[in-house]
Parts: sequence; structure tokens; C-alpha cells
Amino acid sequence: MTTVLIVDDQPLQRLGFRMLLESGPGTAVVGEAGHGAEAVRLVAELRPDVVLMDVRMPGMDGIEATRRIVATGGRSRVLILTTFDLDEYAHAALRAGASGFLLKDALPEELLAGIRAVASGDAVIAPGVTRRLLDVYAHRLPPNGPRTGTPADDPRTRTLTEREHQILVAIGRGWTNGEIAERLVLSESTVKTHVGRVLSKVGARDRVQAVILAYDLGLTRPG
Amino acid sequence: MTTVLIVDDQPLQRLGFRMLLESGPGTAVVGEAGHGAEAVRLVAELRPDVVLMDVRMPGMDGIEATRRIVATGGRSRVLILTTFDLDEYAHAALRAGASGFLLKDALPEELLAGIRAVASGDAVIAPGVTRRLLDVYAHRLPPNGPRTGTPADDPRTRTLTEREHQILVAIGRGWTNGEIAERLVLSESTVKTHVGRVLSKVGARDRVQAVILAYDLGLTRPG
DNA sequence: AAACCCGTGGTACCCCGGTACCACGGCCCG
DNA sequence: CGGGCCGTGGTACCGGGGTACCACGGGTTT
Repeated sequence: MTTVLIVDDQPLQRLGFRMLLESGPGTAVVGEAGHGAEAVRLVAELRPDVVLMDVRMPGMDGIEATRRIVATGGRSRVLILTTFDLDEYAHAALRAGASGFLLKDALPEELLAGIRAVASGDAVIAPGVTRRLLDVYAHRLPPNGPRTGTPADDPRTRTLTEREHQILVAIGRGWTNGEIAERLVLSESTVKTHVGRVLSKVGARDRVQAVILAYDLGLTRPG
Repeated sequence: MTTVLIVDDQPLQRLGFRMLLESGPGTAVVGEAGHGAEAVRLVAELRPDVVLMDVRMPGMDGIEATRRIVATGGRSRVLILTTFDLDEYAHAALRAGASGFLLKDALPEELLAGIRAVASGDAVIAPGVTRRLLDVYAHRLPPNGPRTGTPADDPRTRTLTEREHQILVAIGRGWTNGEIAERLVLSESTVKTHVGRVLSKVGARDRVQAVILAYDLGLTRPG
């Protein structure tokens, strides 16, 4: 019997997962969490075999929650679920230590299969994402996968600093450089410097594409 | 017994709705559709009391599907479901003839209550959206609601022309004016003219905010 | 026929955004 | 201690974006 913790900010979505998992034999839902912090807490308490983790959540997101769960060294394995088929996401998720990465538009059987696979120690990646992941990792990592060693950080892929992340979020909200300067209490020059670095790091040619990226990464939530 | 047709492009989400509706007494799921066109077809065939309609779908979206369903004059009533709490959305949905508008993060009980209300002829609007809707409609429409008569189209709220809509989508993809001109085979001057009109119509001060709007409206899909 | 909307195009102007390059203080780590 | 990295800031330059205003042909409505 595989025990599962469901993490998603939408009650209705959780219900769907719960119904699915409880209808199939071999899986049992031992808990639900509505955001990242709660997930981390419940994993420590319930020690589930598999954590079904949504990426986009208010407060602590799925990636960060995954990072912390994996860092505790427990035996729980994290299966990331997201609506979007985006490379950056997959990379971040796997770097955070997730054992799998599936899209929410997966068929119920695929999801069940994924949970079984992850529970038995395998890794699962959504079909569409696999090939591009391989393209990226194949030539710079040992064959046993991304979990061993730090992915070589070339400056282009290097993660954003806290400040830069903050700037990216601000861009994603549609703020002008002037507004960002105002709200973060900076000079516009500084903002421009940061924006420039952010754009070059994430590979966006202008702030418009950075906005798109912010949405794709879930940094900005519609509405 | 209220019959319901579920329309959502994500099988897992449909499953959640189905489980919920079949567990509660008084509601029965008579069918599922994965996109707008299928929804229109199935409504004509199954004549459900209520159509549970997602907004963001590939191909024909929920708004357009709603428009067509309502246009047929059947007795099916449409309850729109969306992830996002956005005015424009609500307006478009209600203009299209929907009987209700709920957010996907609603609690299961709220959803059931919404379906019951819509089935019995009432209108339902998500709490957060209600007030702003009233603010907009209160002073320009008769008290019995948006369904009677055309909402006075002042130029600011007037719907985009087909071309302008196309331009907005292009902006949402992150294209520069030059790229739009190239791909749509126009002069850059013309593109600028269109862009300007789009921005003023949708109330965006620059293309960055138009991109955000495009995401919020579901014109652009992440990934 | 006149009025209107839509799509197309142009000119002119200004400002914001992005880049290149540089500078300095604080901090941490080898 | 010296070398990075990070955050802060500046100057200078230029290209694209946005606005204002105008123009014309084709279609529909009045």
C-alpha cells in the first residue's frame, strides 16, 4: 500500500486526486495540504511514500517545498504536478530533488502509473518534457541523472539572486522601471542594472518576454 | 434531479467534478466535453440542465461556447468556472449569456450550491467578483441584470475587432511591432496604429500590461 | 447619398527601455 | 588578506514603443 500526501491550493483539485487515488487499489491518501509550508509540516508528521505536489501555490511554491522536503532526508518522494509544459519548470523541479514531473492534463491512469513508479524508486517525466530534458542534461551530467552533483552553473543558467528574483516578479506585475525603483526604494539606474542582468540570465530579450516567463514559471499569478 | 454536462480540457479536473457531483444527491453527470466545440455538440444532444464550463480551453474557449449554447435557445444554463478572479472575464462570460460565474478555488459545497441555484433559474457570481460587477453595471443597466438589452458600449469597453484581437494575441506572444508586421504582412505603421487602439480599448498603458491581460483573459496560454 | 466603422498607411515627436561600461562598499570564503 | 559576488549607483547612447494627427478605400448602416 502506497501512502500519498496531496498538495494543491485548490480544494476541488485535491478532491479529484483523492477520489482517483482512493478508487484505485494500492494507494491511500493520508493527508492533504493547501500550500507549501503545510506540506513540509505534514510530510514530517505523516511520512508519506509519495507527495503529489502542485507547483503553483500561494506562499511557498511547490519547488521550494520540494527542496525542503528532500533536504530533510526522509524517504518521501515527490512527484511534481503542473499545468504547464515548460522546460525551466522541469529543471527547477528536478534540481529541487523531485523524483518525477507530470502534467496535470495527464490521464488518470498515467498519474496512477507515475505514483507507482515513484514509490518504487523510479523517476517519471512527462513524455513531452523528457526529450528536451535529455538534450540539456545529456552532455553535461553523469548518466545516472541530475541528482548527483550540482548541475554545472554556466552564467546563463545560473539562478537569480534574491534581489533579481524580486525584480523579475516586479516586471511580471507590469511595473515600469520607475515604479519598481519607487516601490523597492532604489534609484532607477539600479533597477535598470538589475533588469538587464535578469534579462540576460533568463534569456529574455526584453521585459515583455520576461513577463511571459514570469507567468510560465508561476512567479506571477493571473488575476 | 439536475443533469450536468462537464466541460474542461483536463481529464483530471473533469474527474474531480464528476466525483463531486455524483457523490452529492440531486445531481447527475450526463456527459463530459474536452473543448468548446464538443460542448456545443453535446449540449444539443443531451440537453443538460446545467453546463459546468471551463473558460480556458484549446480551440473554442468557454466564452464562445457559452455564446453559441445560449444562442440555440435551449433551456440549458451555463455556469462558468475559471481559475482567475478577473473582471474582464466575468463581463465577457455574462455578456455571452452565462447564468453564473464561479472560481475554481471554490469549496465543493459552494460549487454544489451554485449548480442548484443556476438550475433553479437564479444567477450566481463568485463573492469577490460581485461587487465590482455591480459597480460597473449598476449605473448603466436596468435592475433585472445584464441579460436584457446590450450593455451600452462606450468606446473604452467596446469589444475588440477581429484584427485587434489578433494583434492582442500577437502582443501576448511577446512579438515586437516589427515581428507582428512581418508575420501578419502589414506595415509597422499599421501595427502601431492597431496596437495603440488595442491598448486604449483594454485600458493598458503599454504592451507589457497588455501581455498580462492576454494571460488573464486566457488569450495566451503558458508553455 | 451621407455617415460610420474598419483596416490600411504615413509623419513627427518624445520618452522609456535596454546596453555598455564603470565605480564603490559590504560581505564571505579560501 | 585578496578575490569574488552582490547590491547599489552613475553616464551616455540609441532604438523601439507609444501618441497625436492625418489620410484613403471599402464595406455597412441610416
